Amino acid sequence: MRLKTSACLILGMLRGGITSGYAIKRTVDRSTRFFWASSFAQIYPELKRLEESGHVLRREEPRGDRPRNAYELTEKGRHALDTWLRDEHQPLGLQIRDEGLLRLFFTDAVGHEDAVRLVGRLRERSEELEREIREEIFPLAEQAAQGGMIFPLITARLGADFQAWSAQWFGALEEELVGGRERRAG
Amino acid sequence: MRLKTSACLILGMLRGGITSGYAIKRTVDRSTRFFWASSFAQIYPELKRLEESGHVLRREEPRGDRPRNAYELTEKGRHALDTWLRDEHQPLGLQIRDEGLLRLFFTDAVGHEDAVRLVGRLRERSEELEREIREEIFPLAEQAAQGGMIFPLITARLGADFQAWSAQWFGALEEELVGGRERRAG
DNA sequence: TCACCCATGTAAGGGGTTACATGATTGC
DNA sequence: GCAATCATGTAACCCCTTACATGGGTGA
Repeated sequence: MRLKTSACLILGMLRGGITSGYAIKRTVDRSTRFFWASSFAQIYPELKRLEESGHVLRREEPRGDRPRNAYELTEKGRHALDTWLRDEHQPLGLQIRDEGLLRLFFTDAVGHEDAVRLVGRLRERSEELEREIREEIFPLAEQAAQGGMIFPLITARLGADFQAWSAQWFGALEEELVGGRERRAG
Repeated sequence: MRLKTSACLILGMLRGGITSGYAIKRTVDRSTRFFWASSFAQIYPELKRLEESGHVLRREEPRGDRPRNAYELTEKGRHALDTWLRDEHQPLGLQIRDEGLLRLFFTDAVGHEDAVRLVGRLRERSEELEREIREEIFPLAEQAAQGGMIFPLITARLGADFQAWSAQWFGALEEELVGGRERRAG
């Protein structure tokens, strides 16, 4: 039975040397969250399940009086991760839900100015996302790259480049919409 | 109380002159599905809820012996759609879950050849998605554009352009990865 | 001492998917 | 006659999010 992707995320993080549920969450927020986010309410129960199924091993490693669970991959867990990473036939599942684009889709129903404003907001959203990726995601990825792990930085670059491209695309559309109006008016 | 986005999708489709649940599903599959998909199990119950809340009006319009519900917006429904489309402060919610990128993120853990193959598959996925958008989404959008509704075509173009951009990006990465290996080997 | 971070978890609910169930109509 | 399309719905389940609940450690 295949592990779900959110479980594979945890295995991958454990393989990278992150040991606690808390640290996994923090790392996800600083790395994969733009294409795969997670939450404590997912991570803690999933770690428990992965322990029961023998994919991870738990040790208690309290810090002072503060209890703490340190997890590591078992052979089975390493194998499951490897299988997931290598499998050539498993679909590369992609889901997008973009309320902004849905609004843009229906934007003929509102006035020209509302349309231009929406496109402006979409451009700003892309600019903001690019900034967030550069500020919040790049530092950790660059650190990893110095240790020879290059793919976190590659995915971060893809995210930032995409948002930059997207911002330009919306910017061009804005100009086109405004220009069209001016031509019609003038 | 705000309507959820999936309800607004239905209102928007009704406004566009699509009247039945079945036709909404078919239209979504040929228009918004790349950034907002839906299913019968969402649409039919939601139409019922929207009828109860007074956003839509249902008439029975059987086709021969085949029963059929035709819906239309009420004033309340039109107003709710308008509010959703215009609201300047409502966030333009964006959710992405991309298993392919997550695998790429962890790809340092597998061999160089596996990494190159994965990037190749990601490029192919983008090429395939671009083709799907051009073949399955453009026709309806172009038809709408001839009737003066330009934004369906604009969003379709954005989707296709993005996939083309993405395919190029992965193509460049592929070459870089292969080139790096060759330089190290030769 | 106070704020912020570390650390682990549960409960309730929302939103969505897949599969199932049924049957008429249309065009080849 | 058969396949594709039109047409409506339900049941079960999965996954995830938000909010709640608790408390220790660390540095200004």
